[in-house]
This record gives sequence, structure tokens and C-alpha cells, in this order.
Amino acid sequence: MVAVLVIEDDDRIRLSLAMALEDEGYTVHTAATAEEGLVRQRREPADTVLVDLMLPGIDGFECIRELRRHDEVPIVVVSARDDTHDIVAALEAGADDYVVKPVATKELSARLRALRRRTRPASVAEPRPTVLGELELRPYAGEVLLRGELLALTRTEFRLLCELAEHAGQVLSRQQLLARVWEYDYGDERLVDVHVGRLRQKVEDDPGNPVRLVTVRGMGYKLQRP
Amino acid sequence: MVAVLVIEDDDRIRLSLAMALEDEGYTVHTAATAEEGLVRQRREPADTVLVDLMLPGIDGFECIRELRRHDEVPIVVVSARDDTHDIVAALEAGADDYVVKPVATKELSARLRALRRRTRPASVAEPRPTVLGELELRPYAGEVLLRGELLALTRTEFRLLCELAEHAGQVLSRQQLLARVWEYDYGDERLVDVHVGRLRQKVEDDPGNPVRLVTVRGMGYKLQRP
DNA sequence: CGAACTCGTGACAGTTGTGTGACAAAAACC
DNA sequence: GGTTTTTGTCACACAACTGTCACGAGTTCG
Repeated sequence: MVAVLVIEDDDRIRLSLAMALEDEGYTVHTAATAEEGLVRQRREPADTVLVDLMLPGIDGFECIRELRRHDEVPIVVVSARDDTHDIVAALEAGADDYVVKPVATKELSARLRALRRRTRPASVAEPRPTVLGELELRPYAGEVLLRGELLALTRTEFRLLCELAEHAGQVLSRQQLLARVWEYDYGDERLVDVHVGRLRQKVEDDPGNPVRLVTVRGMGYKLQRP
Repeated sequence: MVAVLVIEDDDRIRLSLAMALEDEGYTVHTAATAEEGLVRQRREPADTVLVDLMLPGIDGFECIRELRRHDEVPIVVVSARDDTHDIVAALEAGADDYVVKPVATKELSARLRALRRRTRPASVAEPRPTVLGELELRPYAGEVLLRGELLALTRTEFRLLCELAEHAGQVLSRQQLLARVWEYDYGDERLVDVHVGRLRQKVEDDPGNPVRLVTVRGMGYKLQRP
């Protein structure tokens, strides 16, 4: 369920936008002023914000900046003013798109979809516990649990595992691992093999038959997605 | 250094766009047709693509879809047509933004910056899997699935299949395959036969009667479109 | 019809890629 | 300062993969 917050002072426009978006399947929150919108978004964050520029009190530009101080939510400006100056200012303030009223619902909806495609899932930002099947990584704590039991990993093994986990499901070449874990631009790729081998001893139940940390012959190594 | 590819058939517009963008500090690649643009982008990928809709030959929509098959590059449509239908179609095809000509350089530049803010760094980007009927290719994961089951392909088979899949539906000559998969400029073309044969054993239900990876006598091999 | 050609495939030997145990240097710890 | 742990290098062994060849079936064409 995708929620959209509409910040717009004109009652008629706000309602018609809300109805149109609801018809497109969105859950719609509304606010008549920037202040109200900011509070609303803090309490119950929507996935996308639509904001008018000419608002009583705090104006649209300021509203965008305020939102951006704590929030990466996609912001689309819906304004009556078709002026390069405003467009540039709004985008610079942190808006992602700018459409001119009146706008066709279909277009608005398509732009929202396009924007959402580009929006990274919140997950990739900070180090947070990653659970991969029976493995649990706690990068901030420097811990790795296998079925709830703490693994005794060395620092290199830990970093290697984190790097692989960050790209779980993707093959990472020895070169890539060397660069990201060891910060070597060149070097003996066999080093990676050895450490992968050691990591396997600890991470796999049967190191002879790896199921989690697998080799992709000719390409590199991969941590399986659960 | 940020590179932008401009695909636009009108010489005057293309040049003025290119100059304007260069003034803004971008490196600009140009192409007068979609075909040229696609080749250019494959050879030397830009960070953002600007594309016109009305192009001779392959049109803008098709160009966008073709780009999106392998590339997550941000795409901005720059079109003379201000029509909801076109806008929606372009965005649905995979474009990220749509601006109407003539557009102020400042606005275009601001939109490019806004878009780039949203674009995840290339390292995190996950190429989307290619699905061809019952076959699913996941190049980044080094995996190929047939009806959901993992195939054990060797590296050469894998690369061969990827190359064929990239041009699914068209015949590739042994020469082309030798060049692209093996990076041989010359060599024994029978080598290709052998590997195609081995690949067939794994990809076809009845290798004697190939339905997916077919021979085009006298010309080469072809991976059937679903 | 037969010669020339195309293509599929099994066999095989040489090459490459990978796992691993041993070991010494380096770092961490006490 | 000595002990323990970690790290990087090496060498060997083995398995997987690759490229070549040769034979045979099927096709094309004169």
C-alpha cells in the first residue's frame, strides 16, 4: 500500500487531487498548510509527498527544505507557476519533480511511479542487522550469529562476510573483494581464496559442501540469499 | 566527471543542447539516431541519457525500452510534444523524466541534478534478470534458471548464453560469437559448435530437437524469443 | 548419384581454477 | 618479552573445463 501526502491550501484542488490519486490506488493523506503537512509526515510518513508552492505561512520551498532535513521521501511539486526560476529553486531545495497545474491524473500517476522506481529502498542506508537465513550480521556490534550462536571471526573474515552480505545473491570477483575488503588495487587473488576457505570453516556446517558461501567458478564468490 | 548522452536527430537542437550542457560542466556524447545512441551507450556508457521521442528509424519509446533492457541509467525525454499520452507512455517505457522543448538550460540542469540525487550509485545497482520464456538469466548472480531450476553452466557456456540472450531472436554468426564470447579475432569456428552443443545438453529438454537454442544453417545460432 | 559442405558429438589430453595444509612474518595480547 | 592469534605466501593435489580432432549424419548442388 503506497501512501501519498498532499499539501495544498486550495480545498477544491486538494480534494480533487486526493480523489484522483485514490482512484489510482494510493492511500492519500492531506494537509492544507506546510505546518500541518510536516507534522503529519512526521507522525505517519507517506511514501511520497506532493506539495504546492504557494502556501499560507511557511511556503513550499521552505517546506521542502524542512522535509529534506530528516527525510529522503520523494517530493513532487505541483504548482500553478510555470517559471524556470521557481522550477530550479524547487528542485534545488530538494524536490524530485515539478509539474504544472492543471496536470492530467494519468501523467501525475506515471511520474509518481517513475519516481518510486528510482527511490532506493530505505534498507541500504545504515549498517543494521542483516538476516540471511540462519546467519545474522550485526555490523555495528561486530558480531555474527549462526543459528543464534556467536561465531568467532577474525577482522578480515568479518569484513569479507559483510562485503559478501551487502551484495548477497550477487557474485563478487576476487578483484572486487580484494579492492573492497583489503583496499588493494592489485595483488594476489589467491589471498581471497584462502580467507574464503577459512570463513567457510566457520560459516558452513559441512565446509566440503558449501551452501551459504559458494564458489562460482571462473567468476568469484557469492553469499546465497536465503 | 559526469557524462550525458544526447540522442536527437535535429542537428541544431542537438548541438545547442550539447553546448548548453557542456557549459554546465557535463561531458557530452551525441547521437543522431536511436541505433547510434544505443551502440554508443553500450561502448561508452554515459551517466544520464537525454532522448528525443521523434527519431528516424527506431523511435524514442523503443529506444528507451531497449536501453532499459540492460541499463539502469537515468533517462530524460526531451520532446516537442506536450501530450499526456506521450508523457505517460515514455515514463512507462522506463524514462525518469519528461520535459517539453524548448526547455531552459537551467531547468534541464536542475532536473538532471535532482535525478542524479535519486540514482543509486552504480555499485549497488542490481541488473535486472532477463527472462526468456522458461529461461531466466541472472548475470550478476552468475545464475541461469530453467523453469526455476538452477543450471550448472561453465563460464564459457554462461557467457555464450548471455551473448545469445542479449540478441535473442537474431542470428549470431560463429565469427560474431568468437569475437564476443572468446574475444578472438580469428580462430576455429568449430569451437563455437562444440560449446553450443554442450550448452544445448543443459538448456534443451530434448537436445536432439532444439527449440530454444537453434541452428540456422549456413548462418550461425540463434536463441529463440519466447 | 556423388562430391563438397555443414553440423553434432564423443573422446581425450592439456590447461586452468580452486581447496587446503604448512609455514613464517606480523600483529595483538598479556 | 614472551605467547597467542591472525595474516599472507606457497606448493601441491585434484577436479573441472577447454579446445582439438575425427567420425558420421544430414544437406546442398552440380
